[in-house]
Amino acid sequence: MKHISKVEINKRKKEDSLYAAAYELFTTQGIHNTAISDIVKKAGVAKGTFYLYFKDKYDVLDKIILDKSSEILVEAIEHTNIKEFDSFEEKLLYFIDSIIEYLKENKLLLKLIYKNLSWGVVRKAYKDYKGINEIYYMFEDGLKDYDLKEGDIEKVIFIILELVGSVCYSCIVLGEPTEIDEMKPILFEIIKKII
Amino acid sequence: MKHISKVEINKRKKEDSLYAAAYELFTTQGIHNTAISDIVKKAGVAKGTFYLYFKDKYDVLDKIILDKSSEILVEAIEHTNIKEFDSFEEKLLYFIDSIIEYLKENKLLLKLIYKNLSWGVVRKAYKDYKGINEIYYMFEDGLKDYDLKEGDIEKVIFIILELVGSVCYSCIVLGEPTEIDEMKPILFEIIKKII
Amino acid sequence: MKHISKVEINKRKKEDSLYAAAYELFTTQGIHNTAISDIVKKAGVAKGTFYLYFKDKYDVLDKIILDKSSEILVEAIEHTNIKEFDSFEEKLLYFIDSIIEYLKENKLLLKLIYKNLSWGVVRKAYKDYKGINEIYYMFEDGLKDYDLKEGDIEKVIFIILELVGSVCYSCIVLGEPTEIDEMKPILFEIIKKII
Amino acid sequence: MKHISKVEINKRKKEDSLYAAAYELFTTQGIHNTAISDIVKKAGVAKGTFYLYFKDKYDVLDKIILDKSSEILVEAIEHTNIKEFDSFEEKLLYFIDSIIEYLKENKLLLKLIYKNLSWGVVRKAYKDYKGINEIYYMFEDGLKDYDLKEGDIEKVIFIILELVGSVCYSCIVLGEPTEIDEMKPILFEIIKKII
DNA sequence: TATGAATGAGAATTCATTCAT
DNA sequence: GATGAATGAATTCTCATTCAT
Repeated sequence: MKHISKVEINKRKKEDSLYAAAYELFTTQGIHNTAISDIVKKAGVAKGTFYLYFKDKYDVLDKIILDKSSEILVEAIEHTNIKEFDSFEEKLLYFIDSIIEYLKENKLLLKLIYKNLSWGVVRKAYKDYKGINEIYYMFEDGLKDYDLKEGDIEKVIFIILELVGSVCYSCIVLGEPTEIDEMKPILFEIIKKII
Repeated sequence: MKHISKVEINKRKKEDSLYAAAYELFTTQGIHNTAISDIVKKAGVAKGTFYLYFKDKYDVLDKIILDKSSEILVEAIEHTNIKEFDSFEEKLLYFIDSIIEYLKENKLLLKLIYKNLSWGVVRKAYKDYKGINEIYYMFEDGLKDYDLKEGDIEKVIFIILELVGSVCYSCIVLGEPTEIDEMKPILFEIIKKII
Repeated sequence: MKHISKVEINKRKKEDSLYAAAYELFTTQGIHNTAISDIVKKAGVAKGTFYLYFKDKYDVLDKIILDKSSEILVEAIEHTNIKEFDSFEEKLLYFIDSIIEYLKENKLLLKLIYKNLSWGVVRKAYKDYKGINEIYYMFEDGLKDYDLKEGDIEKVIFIILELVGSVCYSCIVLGEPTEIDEMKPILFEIIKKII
Repeated sequence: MKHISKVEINKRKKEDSLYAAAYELFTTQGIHNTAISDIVKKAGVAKGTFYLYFKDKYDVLDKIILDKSSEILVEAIEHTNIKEFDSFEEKLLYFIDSIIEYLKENKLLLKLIYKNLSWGVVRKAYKDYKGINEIYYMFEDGLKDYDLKEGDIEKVIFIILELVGSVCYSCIVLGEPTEIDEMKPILFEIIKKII
């Protein structure tokens, strides 16, 4: 068991508080209106300290986007996996609904990660991560009768998640063309047709 | 018949050159790296002149996004309407392919309008515009057998265009998860299922 | 009788509306926050027109200060002259009270003419003006028993009006050290001692 | 005993040099004609440093006005207190003459602090300051026979200092209605009558 | 006279980044 | 590692003034 020194813990605390401060400020005031000086003030550390842990504002932002994107997906799949379903269709729609509900509750986060909730990017970054792989397994199992080529499963996942993400952004953040709840039935109908 | 004075023509020229300069710089250097002083220098006008026509950088940007978004759609529908097709499916796929090919050729534009190619927003802004309405008519005619509720046609258009837009952005700009040409067959397959 | 042409009347109208607009804006938004473009917009004339009547912002301002300063004094003396008094003291205090009450009602004006309500300056500008001269006559008559040297009457008027003006500014505008109504008794007591 | 670090000393030096530069420029060129860039250039620091110590131009100005106003009064009272006088009247006139002579020598300063030499404001800001309190004691002692109400002493001081200040401004800066030396006898006569 | 588009100098302010302590 | 004072380039935006129409 690795020994983690007090210094190590302290460093981690600093980084965490910077990350948390950045997240809080980015979502509430926007990326544009958040300066590094705001972040360090909120985090309670000195300005120079920021540069010990991050390259610049966009470095933290990238970390946040990746973390939160995968968090959304992982939470939705875990949520889904504790239930039983009669069909893949049912399971998938439950999974997608979990994502939508999460984003509805976290409008500010959705605005922040904007349309960066890209399966392609998350998949690449977390290809060895259990939670993310489970999403793949769900689709693999569900689509096994379709005789899809190697790699096409990834593409289908990508397309569906792109669709969900961009519809959510438009409906939840912009309110265009309607509210998300009005869009859901049609969206689900379409997803059913896709699979 | 309205008289258009020399002054009026000159004003239009100034605004156009500012718009064109902004577009050129935004696409090649990015929005962040383009200062108002760059725009006016390129446009060959004084700094104050910019503020005679636009509120700030984002005011031009919004105009550009809206203009170009609709331009893409209008060009694709016009492109489509001069041809004959055996089925709606064939026609729709041709229309979508036109959009994709346009975006492939204009990667910088795609990056700029980001994922703002939102049917909801464009539709709202151009609801009396002939070109945009024709897209609606195409879908209305093609989907007439489905017995869709009033308003659902708009939702279907929205969903399909969101899908196409975000897939294009991810594949063409980020190259994730694959190139757009590899994605096209699956994407088309899925759209065929949707309708 | 001089013929005043329509053109002449029109010109006067323009100048008046510029003057009025400037006064309104100076008092409500402050001199600093009022640009020439604001004045012309409010006056309903073109920018260039401003320069046909005034040199710059401070040119109008100077005219306003002088006009309004003398207006205050003239109004107070006219107000006073329609009444009968038993003594010079009574008359003078009534005159001063008229000034104070006027300034209390026109706090914004007081702020604008600031401490420019200087007897020295007004006297110089309006030395042939009836209303202003009447103030002099009042003092001359009231102080005739004091055997003052030539010119000393002007000095006494000056000192008393300076005193009243600066006390009003401090009390009415700044509220320091107390409200003007609390200061009045002492101020009047002191003025009584002076004469 | 508080430790004052080298850093602390350095910071103080920077602030002082900015303050001094601002004072020099404000008095010689006027507030309007002094830009922040002029101040920092003169002070020999970077532009951003200015904002580390002051909010804006008017922030330094306010500090200067308050400082200098009290400096004038404190210097005059100290000047007065080292002497012996036979009466309060004599002492007061000496005190006032000290103020006038100071302002005569510092016409630029007088112009800057304008008519902001207000006893009300200075008193409020420095209510615990020894020098300023001594002025109060002088009056309290001198006026003890008058049986004045609590607070009335402050009002008398206020009125006399307002009078002196505004007469000085008008005579020394504007030269209206005459030079200060010609005004002095009458002014002193009036002050004698007041007390 | 009157107009108002165009000008461009110039002012204020911000903020990422460095570096001596 | 941690600090935070100092930097100064960069950017936005204003506005008095001009001048062709």
